[in-house]
Amino acid sequence: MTGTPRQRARAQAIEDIKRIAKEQLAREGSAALSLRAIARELGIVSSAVYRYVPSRDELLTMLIVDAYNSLGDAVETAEGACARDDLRGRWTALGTAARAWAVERPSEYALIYGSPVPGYQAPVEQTGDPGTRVSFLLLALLVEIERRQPPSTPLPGPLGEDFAALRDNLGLKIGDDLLARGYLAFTAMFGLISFELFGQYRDSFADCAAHFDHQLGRLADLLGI
Amino acid sequence: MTGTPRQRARAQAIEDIKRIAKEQLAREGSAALSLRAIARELGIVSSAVYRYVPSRDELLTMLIVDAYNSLGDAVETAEGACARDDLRGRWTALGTAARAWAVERPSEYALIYGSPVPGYQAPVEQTGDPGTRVSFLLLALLVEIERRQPPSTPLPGPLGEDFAALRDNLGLKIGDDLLARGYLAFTAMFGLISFELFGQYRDSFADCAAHFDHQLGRLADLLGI
DNA sequence: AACAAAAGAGAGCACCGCTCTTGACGGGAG
DNA sequence: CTCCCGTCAAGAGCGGTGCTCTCTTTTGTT
Repeated sequence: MTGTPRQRARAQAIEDIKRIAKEQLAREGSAALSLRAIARELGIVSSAVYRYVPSRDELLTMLIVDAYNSLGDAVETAEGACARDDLRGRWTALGTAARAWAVERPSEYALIYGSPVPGYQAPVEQTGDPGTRVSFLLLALLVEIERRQPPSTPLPGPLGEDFAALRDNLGLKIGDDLLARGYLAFTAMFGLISFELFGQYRDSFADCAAHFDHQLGRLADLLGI
Repeated sequence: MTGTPRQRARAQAIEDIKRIAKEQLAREGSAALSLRAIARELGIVSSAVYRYVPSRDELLTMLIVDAYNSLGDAVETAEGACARDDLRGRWTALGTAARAWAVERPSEYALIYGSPVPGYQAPVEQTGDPGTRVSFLLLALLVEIERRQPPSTPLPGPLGEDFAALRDNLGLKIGDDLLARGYLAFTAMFGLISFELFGQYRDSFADCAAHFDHQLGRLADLLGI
């Protein structure tokens, strides 16, 4: 579409590589991600792949950024479709969309919310922005909650200082207590998803979606919405 | 101590291999765990390691079982030191011990509560028993809570059936509502630990232990203790 | 002391990430 | 229209991996 034929071909090649990489990821897992295997499947010699991807780690970073953006898209779309004043609906939509996305692509979910790929930390300067989209959505929700709830009393001690620093860092008006509840709800939500996907209790529930929805309701209660 | 010298030497060799493997795990991560590197560090040729360890995957399974048992020991000890009727204290001790264990050995924690090591699922028949020690502790706690709280009303619909089946499976008298709250608390607890260790918000809190303790209190409230 | 089991050594296979050099191709400049 | 240079693919090769096989040495036991 855009750029010279050369640039388009190049972009297409990179897309192909990432597509095959994701298939391989889903089949074999992130440690088995192999540039040589990608090259084979692409009908190309392995060294040629390095024309498009600097290294295996860089490819993983690309996939992580893609995953963050894909999750961000899914969650933002679902949350954005809710009435702005339906706070509980927004929370539920956010969680349901995140779980649905994760269930659909467990390998990509593992890439971003599993334990880090060993020996490699995704550079923050690369993942930074896409990596915060979901949490920003929650923070916006918390701001709205704060406006409708009686102001919470600040927490005393070093924990209060931590929350104050966090609030300054974010530049958002969210009380200590609500911020703590939001963090817990957020963490619990991704904990629930991770346990469903990776935990030892995988087959405990016939209807995982219903269970997740149920727990999402409990967390909404915790948030007071 | 026990057995013939041969058996003792053999057990010692296996211990050495596992010790070095854990060090390597802590330094490089699970994907970089290399039998050849272990052999080098042990001053032994790589093929000799296979006298003691069937394969790299089997070694990983051993480490997973060890990690489960180590965590189980730590948590059982801490929880066992509490007065039996101090339910909140038992919950707090359980969580605090689990977090402390995880913070001390993040790589081993990642082994059991991170996303599964790619391309390999630890066989349940091996990990089965040690893998359930912490959850059994929580279940025992839930049974005690159930005895002191008014019986909870069963949940309707398919979710109720799931909980009923779960209750039958466990053979424990725990009401639907409490079981759901227990699952959420358990999941949230490990979610908190995972986020502290692997999450994007690693440096958000100066005093992570205080924050964790605070959230543990919220979860105790959720459990009604 | 003799023997057999256990342990170690070494070579080798197939795979991996990554680098370097060598040709082939093709679009833009003269 | 030709030539040139950037892009691409290919191939060889380095050091690493898990794992297997065979052969030799060690060592506990009888």
